[in-house]
Formats: sequence, structure tokens, C-alpha cells
Amino acid sequence: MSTPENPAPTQSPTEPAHRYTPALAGRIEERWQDLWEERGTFYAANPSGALTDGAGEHAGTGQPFFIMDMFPYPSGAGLHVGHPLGYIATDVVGRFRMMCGDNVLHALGYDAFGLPAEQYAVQTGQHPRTTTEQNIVTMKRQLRRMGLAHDERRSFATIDPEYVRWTQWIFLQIFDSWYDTDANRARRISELEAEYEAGTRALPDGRSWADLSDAERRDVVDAQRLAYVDESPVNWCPGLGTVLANEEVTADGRSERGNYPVFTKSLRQWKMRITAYADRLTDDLELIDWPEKVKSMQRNWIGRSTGANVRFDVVGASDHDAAGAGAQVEVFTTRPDTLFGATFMVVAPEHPLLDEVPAAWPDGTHGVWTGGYATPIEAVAAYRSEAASKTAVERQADAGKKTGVFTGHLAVNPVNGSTVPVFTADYVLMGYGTGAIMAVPGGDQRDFDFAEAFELPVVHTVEPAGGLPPEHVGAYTGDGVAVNSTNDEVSLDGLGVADAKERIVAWLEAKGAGEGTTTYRLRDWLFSRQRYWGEPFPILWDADERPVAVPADMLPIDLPDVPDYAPRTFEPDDVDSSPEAPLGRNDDWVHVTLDLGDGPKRYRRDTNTMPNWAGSCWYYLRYLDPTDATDGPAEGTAVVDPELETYWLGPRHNATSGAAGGVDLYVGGVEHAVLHLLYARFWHKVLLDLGYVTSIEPFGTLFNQGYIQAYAFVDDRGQHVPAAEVAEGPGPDGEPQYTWNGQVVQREYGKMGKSLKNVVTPDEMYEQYGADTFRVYEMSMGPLDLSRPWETRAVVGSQRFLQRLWRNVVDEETGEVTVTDDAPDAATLRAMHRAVADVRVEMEHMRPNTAIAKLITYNNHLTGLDRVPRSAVEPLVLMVAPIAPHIAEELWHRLGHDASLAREPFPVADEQYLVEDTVTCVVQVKGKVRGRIEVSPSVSDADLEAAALAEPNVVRAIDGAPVRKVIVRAPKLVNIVV
RNA sequence: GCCCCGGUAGCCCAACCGGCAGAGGCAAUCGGCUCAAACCCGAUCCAGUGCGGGUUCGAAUCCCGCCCGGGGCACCA
Repeated sequence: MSTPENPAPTQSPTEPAHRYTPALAGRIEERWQDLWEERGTFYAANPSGALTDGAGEHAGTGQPFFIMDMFPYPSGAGLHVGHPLGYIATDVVGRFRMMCGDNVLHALGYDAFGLPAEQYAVQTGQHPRTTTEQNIVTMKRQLRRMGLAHDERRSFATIDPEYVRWTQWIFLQIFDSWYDTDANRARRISELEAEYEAGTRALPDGRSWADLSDAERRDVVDAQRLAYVDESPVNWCPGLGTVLANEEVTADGRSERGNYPVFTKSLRQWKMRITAYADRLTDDLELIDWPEKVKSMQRNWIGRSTGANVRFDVVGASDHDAAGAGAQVEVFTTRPDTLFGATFMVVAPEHPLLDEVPAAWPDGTHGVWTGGYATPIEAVAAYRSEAASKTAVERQADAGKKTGVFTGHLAVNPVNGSTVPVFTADYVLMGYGTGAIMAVPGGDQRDFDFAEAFELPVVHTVEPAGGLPPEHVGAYTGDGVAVNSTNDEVSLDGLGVADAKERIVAWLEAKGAGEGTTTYRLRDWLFSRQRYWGEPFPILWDADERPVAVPADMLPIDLPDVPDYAPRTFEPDDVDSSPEAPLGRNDDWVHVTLDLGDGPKRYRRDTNTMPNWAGSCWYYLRYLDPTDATDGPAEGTAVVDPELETYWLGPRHNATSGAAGGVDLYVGGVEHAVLHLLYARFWHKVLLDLGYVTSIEPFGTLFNQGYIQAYAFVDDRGQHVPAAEVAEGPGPDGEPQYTWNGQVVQREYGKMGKSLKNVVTPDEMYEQYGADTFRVYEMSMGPLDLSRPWETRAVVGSQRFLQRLWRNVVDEETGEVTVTDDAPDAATLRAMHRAVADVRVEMEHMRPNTAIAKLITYNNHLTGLDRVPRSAVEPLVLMVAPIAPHIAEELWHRLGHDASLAREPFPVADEQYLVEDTVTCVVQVKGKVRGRIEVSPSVSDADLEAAALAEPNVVRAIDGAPVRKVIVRAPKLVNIVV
């Protein structure tokens, strides 16, 4: 077995024995990876407990710095070169922070439950646990070979029973909570019961607690839990055989995963009351350092909008039958100031008002309103069934086209007593606001379109200064002042929009006709799935079909063996199908007899599993305290030791941590903007309310990395051809042309994927270049947040850089270290300190691409020297270390240092070498460069101006014209205006 | 339709608060090394910053209006 010091002879006899070849790089890399592991080099020290650093010490004076990657899904397909980009970036930051003296915590776990793992297992006919664990082993090997500075002791997978235990434990905490809107936080169910018992809190429906049976009391409480079961319309996806959360359904009504149709079906399902946190989830975005794009996506998804609920009396109907007599319809509007312009109403087709409609059309019904039907009953029934049968896709396609029908109901506008017709139309959604709107065609384009189609009157109640131009057609949605908005008691005329809103809301509230309110687009999170590969719910159903929490000491509830773990799926468009949970297939598991303190009883286990998001909702906490309760409080009842949470995550736990605390750097793709990131924030806030954490937000700083894209090539038949075998050459017109086996192929730009035949794997890169070269290339391709194309042939540039670095220290022929102990010359000193100063700035701002450029520049300077001074190259080796750690460790070692450089201080520039002896001053005439003069950096404005005016080329350019103005920016620039 | 990001050399990308358009890499060309080639070393070539206006002594950078590419949202009252 050869060692890096004594490499095996290379194939080619002419190749120097000690050249930095891929083979040598590989030996160096694997040796250091073993050494780091043996020494525990990257062990992060907790302030107390079992986890110390590699030397057995607890956390010292270094600032805690917690770095995280969005953890991977161990796919069966293996990694391609695009996947590790973020992992390398966080590794570079982590190693850099370590060299800056921070106590860095960086580890990687695996998100291993979920649909793809299950589907892969079904395909290969194996148990999901088998395939998932195999995939994790493969992925760990690929990632280890990259040399990531992770604390391996803190790695885990969400499928580990010890992890599942805590996922289920958190679920039970949420189940055991309700939201106190007065205190604006979650509290324990026992406190709710105590307040009901004491009579200090009224029951929602006004009944008396004392009068209720035990069963009734449980129903009251169960309905208020943050994790609750209810029957309501949910997203049912027959193609996947499970229900889905709103966040998992695309805008055109298909499943995000698998792209199957999704139908609305009323089912009894578990939900999480995330809506209780809508305000805090919106407001606290102010406290964290996230990309504005992600923040706005979250705000958008939560969709807070303030306005008013206004009640319209429904009239007229009583003349025909009893339906609706004395009834009211409540609408939500963000523009109560336009109430005087409401000339009709629209309710969603599913609105309960339509359950009974008048038997005959009232007087004054326009022909166009009826849709040709003889009675409102027929018209509404027809429209409702038409709307119900419309798929989300069709509805989407029809957006903008206004359909609807008059319901026969008339309502009274509370501000002016005018009678307005009530229509139903599918442009009003039952799921938003109250499912009913007041239509103001003068102020809303959608209402205007509807009014035009149905010949309804238009009243403008807002006008811009100077009034609407006579040629104005359509709604006026701009700013302006109220007009036509006066009744006997209140007038809005002349008020701006904000003032008008305030005045009319006050009037509505005084009249009892409405009140100011806030609505949200966010819905409660549908939390149950009818799949096998997920966490079972720690819930038992008693004989009365009421839920009972499994005691914490009985956790985890393991997945049962079932004869078939494939989900029961259906034809993707089978609307009438219903979910069937695979866990129900094991009768022995489902039915249990347990003594929960009131004697042995029969229970039925909940057969749902949790969504994939559950495990990723709290994994950041697991990194802090990965050894379960052994590190925690004596009873072992908390998900994370409070001391560790405060140390790593608490508000202002280091110099850059904000008031919300949280992970110091969280890197991942933007695709989780509203799913994982919203759910995790919600769980974190529940844990905060219950006192388990002190940080207000889980992720203090978020960074979205770009994607590595790739070119793919297709032939005439549209078939992809292997990208690696495509040749590029000039075509007949001089433009680049691509050929494969002699035939011309077309180039496409996009993802890297098996079916596109353009996958490049990290393993190939290790083999052909080594891990360090691969790392340097990925980091030098461009800024981290930009997507860019992979180009294997360009990797050689990074390899050349490392080879030159190697040769600056080691003789390729003999393997001898060639550095001298001579003092560097002045130019080298200046170049070195310039590089040190610049590289530090680039690293601090997470710009490895420009840091590498400056390292290359300095390395090239050293290459030009006859002998490289040790003191000139050692700082370079240290600065390279975060990006290419193996070669840096090896050179550091060969330069005579016994210890790893992982915690050597990152070089600091000496100011005195940063000032140049002279600087080149540019002299412009009318903004154009006409001359250059060498001057002292400390030259005075006056001297510089005089020198500039004397410069021969400048004199020629001025050509005797009178000088009007001279702008001097000493010492770099003079601009002469003539 | 609305919102966000981007457009600089053949390609990937730099350019701080407006101050010489170029740090780095790839490719190409030439030269050196070599019996020769590859590797390696050295050098050269290449854009006036997507388009049109404006502000300024001076604009890749700031403002206005467009074009192209990528992403997000989309009958949310």
C-alpha cells in the first residue's frame, strides 16, 4: 500500500513521480478523511454533556456558529454533481468560521420517510426501510469522499426509532395545546379545562361546563386542540391514494408530487391549527435575515388582508316562500369604503344561502340573469352542479370568463337601503373570506366584467383628483377620493381611501351591520396521510371514537409489518374513491388492550401516517442534542436540552445572531419556500409557547443556492443522446455546431437527469480530478445564488491551480519540500497581504468564486519566483484550506506542522503592506481618459491638479481650450472639463 | 396580467459609495519545453456592458420606457 509520501509509480514513465495527479490527490484525500475521523477533528463541543470536541473539551470561548444544509432525501438514483453545491458551500463557510475561532456545529442528517422512498421500494419489491438504509449508506460514502467537515456523531435519519420517538412526542405536545387568542400563544389543554372548571372562561357555545357530561367536555376540548380531527372538504388525490395539504397542490389543481389530479372531498382528517399563528408567522418575518423573495412568498401564502365583514339582509324571498326570510348574508371586503357602489352581490356556488332559493323569479328580473331557466330553483341547481363538476383545471382555464346566474334572492345594502340582486358565480370562492362578496363594478375589474355580462348598473364611488375622464371605461381601481357615498347618517365624500374605510367601519359597527376584520388565505395544515412510509400517529381511539394520546413513555410507536405496504391507489381521475390506510392491514397492531390508568380497555390505533414534512420540522434541534435524553433533563422529557438550545440557537447567541435567534446559516433551494420553511416555523413557535425553546424563529439566516444546470442534446427524432459523447465544432455558418457520431444534434439547457443522458456524478469527478479539484471548480463557477451550467472540460482550470500550488511547495521529481526560509521580497509581501485582505473579505461575504480568483492570482505570483519563501506560501495554504482542505492539510503537514490546520487562525493582513508606494492617477478630459501619472498615495488635491494639467497628453487634449472645471478625487482620478 | 432576479469578451463570470470596463477560469491562436505529442510554462486575441431616452464633469452602476431569459403568484373580494 502506497502512501502520499511514497506514491506508487505512475503509468507513464515520463510523468514526474510526485506530480499532483488525480491518483495522488485521491490518496491524500482518503488519508486525511481517515485522520479527521480518527481524531474527531470536526467534533463540535457542546457546553455540557457527552458531546465534547476531539480533545475531550466542552465548548470554550469561541462563539457558537450553527450551520445547516436542507437535509437530503436519500434517493435511489444517487448523487449528481449538482446536489453537493450547497454542501460544499456550507462546508467552506464552516471551515472558514472554524479558522476564525468559532465553535462551529455542522452535521448532516437524512430525511428518509416519504413518497419517493416508498415508491422506490415498491418498484424494487423491497421493504422501504431496506432500500432507504441502503441509499443512505451510498450517499454517506459519496459525501464522505468530498471531505465535508461534519460532526458525524450528530448525524441521524428521520426513520430512526429514537428520532421517530421525538417526532411523535412533539405531535403529542401540539395535541395537548390550544391557542389562547387573548394571550396570543399556545397553552396546555389542562389550563383550558381548569379555566372552564373555574368559570373564568366561557365555553364557545355558551353552555355551562358543569352541565356537560365527560364526553361532551371532551368534545369541547378536542375541537380546540392545535392538532385536531374534523370533517371538511380536503384535497383527495386518488392517483397517490392519499389526501394532501393545500401547500402540496399546485395552482392548477394537481399534486406537486406525481402531477396527479386532486379532488375536493369531504373527509374526516387530522389537521394542525397553523392558522392560529398566521399573524406571528407574517410579522416575525421582520426579525429574520432571509431572501426577500422567500419572505414575500410566505406573506403571499399566508395572505393576510384587512377589511370588514358586512351583513346584508336578504329580503323578498318571504313573498314566495319561507327560505331566507330574515336571513343575512355576510360578505368580506377589503374596500368597505366602496360600499355605496355595491350594486349586486355574488355568493360562491357552495354557499349555504343557495340551499333554499325562491320558487319564482322576482319582479324586475332581467332575461339575461336567468340563464334561460323558468325558476331560480332550476337555475341555481343547474349552475351548482355545473360548478361542482368542473375540475380545478377547467376552472383555471375559464378564469376571466364570467359565468353565473341570478339566485332569485334580493338583499339590502345596509348603507343606502337599496335592493340588490344576489347572484352565484364561480369567481367567488367558498374557501376565502365568507364565500360571498358585495360586487362593486365601479371599483373592481372582476365585478365590472360580471356586471357587463349581466347588464348590471355601475356606480363609481372613488375618483382621482379632477374626476374620471369622460372616456373612462371599466372599473377605477386607483387611488382617489370618495364620491356618491352619502346617506342620512354618514358621508364619505371627499375622504381618501384610508379615512373613508375608517369612517364607514365605525358606522357599520355602530349600526351592528358589520365590523373591521382580517382574513387569511392560509388554511389549517392537513396533516394525515394514507401511506405506509411515515410516522404513525401516537393516538388511540377509544370505544366512543374519541382520540386519546399514547403516554410518552410508550413512544415510539413503530410502524407495523403489513402484508403489503404499497398504498391503495386508484385511477387518477376516480372521484368516488376513498383513502385506505395501509397500516389498517395489520389487525393485531390496530386493536390493542391497554391500561392507561383507568383499567385495561380496548383501543383502536390511528392508522394514518404523518406527512414527510413532520421529520423536517424539527431536525435542526436534533443536531444539538442527538443522543436522546441522555444529555437532557433528568426525566428525559424534552426534545432538546434547554441549555444546548440557548447556547446554539437562543436570541443573540453570537455577534451576528438577531433578536429571534435561530440557525446562523441555513442553505438550501428555494423550492421549500412555503412548505418546509412555513411548517418548521409553526412547530418552532408552538415549542416556544410551551417553553421548550427560547429562540423565536428556527432559522435566523437563510440562503438560497442556485442550481447547477446542464446541457442536453437531442437528435432529429427528439431522442436524447449521451451528452459526454457530443463534439462541438464550427458549423457551416461559423456558429457552433454539435455532433454525435457524425450527426448534428441540438443543444438544450436545463436539468441534469438520467433520462436526459447528461448526468455527471461526483464519483466520476473524484476519479478524474480528485475531490479538492471538484470542490474548487464548484465554488469557482460563479456566485452561489446563481444557477449556471456544468462544463466538465472547464474543471481542468481548477486542477491546474492546485497543481501549481503543489509545485510551489513540493518538487514534482523528488517529492522534496522546496520552500526557502528567505524573507520574501517587497512585491511578494505586498501581493500576499493584498491577497490576505481581499480573500478574507470575500470569504466573510460568502463569495468563494472571487476568493478563489484572488488565491489564483497570488499563487500565480509565487509561481513566478525562483524559490518560494515559506512565509509567503504558508498563509496561502491556510487560505486555500476551507475550499480545498485535503491538499492544504497535506502541504501544511509537509511544511512541518504536526497538527491539523482546521483550527489554525485564518491569516490577517498587515495594513502597512496594503499601501502602495505610488498609485496610477487617471486624468480624464471631459470624462475620457487622456493620460496617466504616477503619484504618491498621499498627494494633495492641489498638487495632483497641477500635475494633471501639466501632463503632455492632457495638454494636447485640452488644446488650449479654457478649463471650466476640474474635479479631483485624489489620488486616483482627475477630470478636467473644458 | 402582477411581483422578484438576471442580461458585461466565443463560454462561465469580476468590477466596493457613480471614477481607467477586466480579477480568475474555459476555449481559440502563437511561442517555449519535447525526437514527437500530451502535460506544463509564457504570451496573444476578444466586449464598450440587451435596446432607447434621461440625470451627471463622469453611468455596467442611478432614474424612466421597452426587449430577452429564469422564478414566483394569479378570479383571494
